[in-house]
Amino acid sequence: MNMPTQGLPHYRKLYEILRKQITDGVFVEGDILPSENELCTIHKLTRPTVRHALDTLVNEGFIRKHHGKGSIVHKLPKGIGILSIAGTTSALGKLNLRSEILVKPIVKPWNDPFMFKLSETEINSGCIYMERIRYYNDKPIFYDINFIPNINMPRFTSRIFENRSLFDILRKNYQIEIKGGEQKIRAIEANITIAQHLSVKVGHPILHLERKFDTNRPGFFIYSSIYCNTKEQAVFGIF
Amino acid sequence: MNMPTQGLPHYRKLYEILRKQITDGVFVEGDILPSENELCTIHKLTRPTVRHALDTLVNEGFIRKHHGKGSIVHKLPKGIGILSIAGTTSALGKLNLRSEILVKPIVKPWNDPFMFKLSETEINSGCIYMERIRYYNDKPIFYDINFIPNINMPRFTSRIFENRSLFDILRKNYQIEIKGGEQKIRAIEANITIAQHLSVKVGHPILHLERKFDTNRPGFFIYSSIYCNTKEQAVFGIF
DNA sequence: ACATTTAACTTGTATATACAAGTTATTGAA
DNA sequence: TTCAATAACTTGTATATACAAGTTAAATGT
Repeated sequence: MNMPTQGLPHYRKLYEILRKQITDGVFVEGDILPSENELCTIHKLTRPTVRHALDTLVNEGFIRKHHGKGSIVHKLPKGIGILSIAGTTSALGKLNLRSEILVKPIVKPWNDPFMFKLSETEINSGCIYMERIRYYNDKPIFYDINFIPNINMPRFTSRIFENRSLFDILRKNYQIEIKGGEQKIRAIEANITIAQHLSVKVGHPILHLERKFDTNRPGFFIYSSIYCNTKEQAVFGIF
Repeated sequence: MNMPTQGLPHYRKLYEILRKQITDGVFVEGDILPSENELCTIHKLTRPTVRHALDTLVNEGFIRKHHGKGSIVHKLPKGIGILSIAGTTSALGKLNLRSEILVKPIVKPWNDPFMFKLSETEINSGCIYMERIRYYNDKPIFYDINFIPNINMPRFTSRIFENRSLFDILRKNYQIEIKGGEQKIRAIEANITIAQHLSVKVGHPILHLERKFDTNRPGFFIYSSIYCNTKEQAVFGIF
C-alpha cells in the first residue's frame, strides 16, 4: 500500500510525507503545518525545495497558504474525487470502491463519431476497448467505457484487470503515467443500457463525463466516457 | 479590457504576456514556446522566475511541458470553462456570455439546511442573496444562486450588477480575491423553477454545481448553487 | 550510405542567498 | 490598562549557480 519513496526527488519525498500525515489525520483541517524554515531544518532541505513540495500540495487541494501566516490544512474531500487525477484526492474513498469488468479489453476500431478529435495515427491503429462498473458502498455508481490507442501495447488484452486499477497497470507494465487531462461534463437521461448497469430507471438524470487523459508519451492519450449515478453521492472536486 | 501589468511581480507579468499570446493565437496548439533560457534573455529574468510563470500556465492548462523538449501549447478549451476559476480559462467564451440579475442582492438568513457547513460567524451575520441567469449565445444556460456572508460588506445590496462580474465587484470594491474552492456536482431533474428559468421541460436533466469559493480573507467564503442546461453546450474543465 | 557516438540543446532538481511584504507577539509609552 | 511602535516571525519574490536527465541534431566512424 505504501508508496516507495526511494529514487524520488527530495521535494517529492517531502510531499509524500506531508500528504500521508494529512490523510492519516496527523494534521487535521485548520492545522498549520510547520513553517517552511522549520521543514528545511527538519528534512535538511533548502527553502525552494520545501516550497516546491508545498506548492504541489496546494495544487492538489491539501493545503492553502496565507502570506505571513503559514500553510493551513484544507478540509479533505468528502465525496468521490473523480474530478482530480488518480492517486491524488481520489484515493481517499478507495476502501469503499470496488470495480468489476463488464467487457474485457478487446481490440476494436474507434467509434465514429468519437467524443474527441483523433489523430491519423490513433485512427489507423485502432483502440483497446473495455467497459467497467465501479461500486461505492456496494452500489453501482460509475459505468465507464475506456478507449486506449492500440499503439505499442503488447499483450494488453490478455492481462488480468480485476481489482487492479487501469492506471496502475499502465504505469507498471507500460511505463505510462497520467499527467493531466481535459473533460466535458453533461447531465443526460439514462438510456436502457445505462439504466441497467447503474440500477436506475430509464430517464433518470445521469452525470456524463467525457475525458481525455494526457500521458508522458507525447501524442498518446487515453479516453474515458463515464456515466455516474449522483442520486446519493455527489462527485467532488477542487479548483 | 487589457489587464494593467504594472505593480505585478515579474513572473506574473511574463505569465500575462504568454497567456495573451496564446489566447490571441500568436501561438497555436502544438507550438513550442521559446525555451526557458530564451525567455530569460528576452525578458531579462532568471530561470526560476521564468519557470514560475510557466508553472502557472501549466496549472491552468495553457501549456504542457515535456522534459528535454520544451513547453507545448495546449488546445484551448472549446466549451464553457466554468470548472476553473474566473479570469482563467473561463474568460475565453466571454464574448458570448451575457448575464441578467433575477433577484437583486438582498440580506437574508442562510438557508437551512445549507449545502456546505457554515461557521458560527457566518450563520450569525446572515448572507447577501442574489439570483442570476447567464445566457450563452442568447440561450439561458446557467441559473445561479449566490450567497455571500454579510460580514463587512457595506452598501453591497445597492450596487449595480448588470453586465459586471460578481467577482470583479468583489475585487474592486472590497479587495476580495478568489483563490480557489471546492465543488460538488450532480445530475438532477429540473423542477418547475429551474425549468422556467432555463426554458426546459420539468424533469429535464440538469447539471447542478454546488460551489464554495476560498478568498484572500481567511474564513470568508462565497457560495454558489449553479444549475446548467448542458443539452447543447457541455461544461469544460482541465485537471 | 548507414549506424553510432558525440555535442548541443531542452527541462528537472537542488542549493545558497537576499530582500519584500503580510501577520503576530512583544515591548514600551501614555 | 490601553494603545502604538517595534521586533520576530511567516510566506512571496527574485537572483545566481550547478548539475542531472531527457531529446535532438550534428559529427564521426565504419
